[in-house]
Amino acid sequence: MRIGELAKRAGTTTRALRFYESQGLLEAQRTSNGYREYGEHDLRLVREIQSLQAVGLSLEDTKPFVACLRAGHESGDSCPDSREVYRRKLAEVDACLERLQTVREFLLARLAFQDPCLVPEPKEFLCS
Amino acid sequence: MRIGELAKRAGTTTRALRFYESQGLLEAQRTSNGYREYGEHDLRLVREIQSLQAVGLSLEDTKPFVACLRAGHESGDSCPDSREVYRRKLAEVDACLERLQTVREFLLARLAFQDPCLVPEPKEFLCS
DNA sequence: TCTTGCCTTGACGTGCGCGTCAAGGTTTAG
DNA sequence: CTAAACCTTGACGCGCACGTCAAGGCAAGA
Repeated sequence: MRIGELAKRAGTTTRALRFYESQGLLEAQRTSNGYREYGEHDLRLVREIQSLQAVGLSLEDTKPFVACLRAGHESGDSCPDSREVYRRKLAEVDACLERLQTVREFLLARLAFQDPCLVPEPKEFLCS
Repeated sequence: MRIGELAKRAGTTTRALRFYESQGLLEAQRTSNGYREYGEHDLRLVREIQSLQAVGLSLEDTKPFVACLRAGHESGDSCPDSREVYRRKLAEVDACLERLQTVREFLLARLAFQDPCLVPEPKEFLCS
């Protein structure tokens, strides 16, 4: 199938697919006129990328999963590199949860009274 | 004091202060040679902005607080507009906490087994 | 006088995941 | 033959809070 159909079936846009290719996540055969040609396997790859993005992983982070699928594994997260990404993301999420709890309590306290004391530390705020 | 000293005392940069001014958060007197001149009150404003940013509020969101301080109130969050910002942010934080909990459980499940079922909904992911 | 260290405005760069033209080539339907 | 609907590459735009030059003015010490 060509890029338009792949985009439609995956519920995304051709622009996104071309961007994935530019990032080394997707490859395509080319027909004689230069059009990209995809198979069912590529649809599977795109779906994997989408579900990982839904969890908050960056495109960079999805690379090990894609490589794992390309290597012939049935699921993209059965390879060590993929699982390492999961672990790193989990740590990130935990840190973010803790941070947001602090912020939440700060906001509640401020809404209750004017208590200008417990300003939370200006740590990092990367909640993807 | 001039912009360099204000930046140093507030633990920020001159670039940030000029940016605040461009966003309408900060005003400055000008000396005869065109230099910005600040007072202690401005240091107070900058500190307010910083602590609000630490909670994850955007510069836009800090405007009501700054206006509140400028209006003569002792604390920036004693005005209705400020408290509304707090409430909105609290709702955001709550949504984000819920979302991150889902993601966390997804990651834990994936790390435990390969359980390709419960992919979390690709809702919004705005965790500031 | 010259250097040093302030200050000024203006404009472009950053990260991320694309959206949105622009300017063209290809294939198919009418 | 022509229009519609695909496809190609390339380049700029976006949001946000500044960082980082660039090119110059101002003030004070050696």
